[in-house]
Amino acid sequence: MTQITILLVDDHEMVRMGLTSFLNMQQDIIVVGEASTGQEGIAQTLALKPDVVVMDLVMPEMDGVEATLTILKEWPEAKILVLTSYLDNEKIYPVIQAGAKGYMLKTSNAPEILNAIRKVAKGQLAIETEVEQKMRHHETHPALHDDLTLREKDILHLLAKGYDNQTIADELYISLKTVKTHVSNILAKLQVDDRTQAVVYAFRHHLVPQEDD
Amino acid sequence: MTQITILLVDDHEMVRMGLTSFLNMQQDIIVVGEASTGQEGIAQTLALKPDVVVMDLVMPEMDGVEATLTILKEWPEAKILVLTSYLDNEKIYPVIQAGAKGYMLKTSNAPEILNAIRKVAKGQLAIETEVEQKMRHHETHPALHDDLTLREKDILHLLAKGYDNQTIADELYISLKTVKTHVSNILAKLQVDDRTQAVVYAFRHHLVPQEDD
DNA sequence: TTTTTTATAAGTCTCAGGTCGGATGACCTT
DNA sequence: AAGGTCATCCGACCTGAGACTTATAAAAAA
Repeated sequence: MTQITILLVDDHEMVRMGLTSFLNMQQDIIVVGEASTGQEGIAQTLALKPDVVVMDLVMPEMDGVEATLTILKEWPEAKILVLTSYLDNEKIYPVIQAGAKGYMLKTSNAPEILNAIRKVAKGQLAIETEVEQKMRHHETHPALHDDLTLREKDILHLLAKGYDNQTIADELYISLKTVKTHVSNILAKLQVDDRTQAVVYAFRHHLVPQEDD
Repeated sequence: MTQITILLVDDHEMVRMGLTSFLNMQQDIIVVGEASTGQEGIAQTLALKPDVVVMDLVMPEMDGVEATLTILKEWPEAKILVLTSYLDNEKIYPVIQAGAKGYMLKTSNAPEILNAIRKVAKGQLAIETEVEQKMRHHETHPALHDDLTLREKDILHLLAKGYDNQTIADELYISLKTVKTHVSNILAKLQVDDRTQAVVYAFRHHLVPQEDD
């Protein structure tokens, strides 16, 4: 019986080590590689061609979303199982639409994760119940920030850097008036009263990285 | 030879499962219990009296800092090894001062973590190099927010909820003028220009939870 | 082709946010 | 007793933020 070969991509050495120990205890699964960044993950995937890539999303340097997109462009047959602790539509949709075969949470228990790996290895989908619910809920109750335009998202990012309107105007080479218009539209769409609340909204919904960039 | 008994406290089932598999592979270590919240962690610690409690910090319901404080109050001999991904002085100092015996990062590698567990079990301290550096750096270069007064921290928390000055005044039963004074002092201490930047500062430095509370 | 959306811009108006200077009582520390 | 910090409060002041309205050109959708 051939084993399912796995590549782990996670920036926490401890998680990789723990998961490796656990997975290698299963007779039908073997971890053949580990990577700690998105870059490495891409390289290792293309080099090792594992049956399943278990991918974390939030990592320094290059995040899992981007890595997933790149891998699937280079090698469309890749079977990627996202394993993360984020239950945000902004994380879920991009990787699912990019073609990830599974999306599990780090709060899932052992049998669930094993089951997911085995399903993905067979080419089936494996989406955590909670994640599915979130997606279903999202169909009927889209998030407030969903209908922000691209430009508005740009400006929200700059708001979340603490920029004032004039600085934003200078940054984007547009007039102060235009910035004000955009900001007003953002506040209306997010149903908040001022830019500070908009920034809080952005942080809470992980629309912006809490680290510097 | 008696084994080192371990209690794991972490809200990620996956992390507990992985660590358990890994630790139980060591002949001198055995995981005798797991908990997924601070509450459970306290109860299990007092019930099992393990040699070492391996504790995550950021968890829903009750966080690891509070759990650590409670455990050490109830059972001062407890040997607690913090294992988290946060490298913030706001996380480090409270638990160290409370009497945690170790502080390791989830990015640490396997031998380091094993070594830390064994050291803590013997009653020694085990602080990750990076964490030590951060603490040393902090002695010479204290953070801007270190000299916020208690009241100013209160107000920063409310700022980070998106409250305007009047709402803060109502919340704290003080006058609008007083709030303005406090906010001005906060801005000066954090060296920022306005409340929005103060909120960004607070989020980036993990002074406030990104989740609702 | 017509309508809607998006990005751009301007004008006006009001108010919350923030600065500055000053003041008080409580509490610590020296 | 004296000096420092802290939390509280006041008034005057100025400016940036945001609401509301209107407008235009391009692009996308109907």
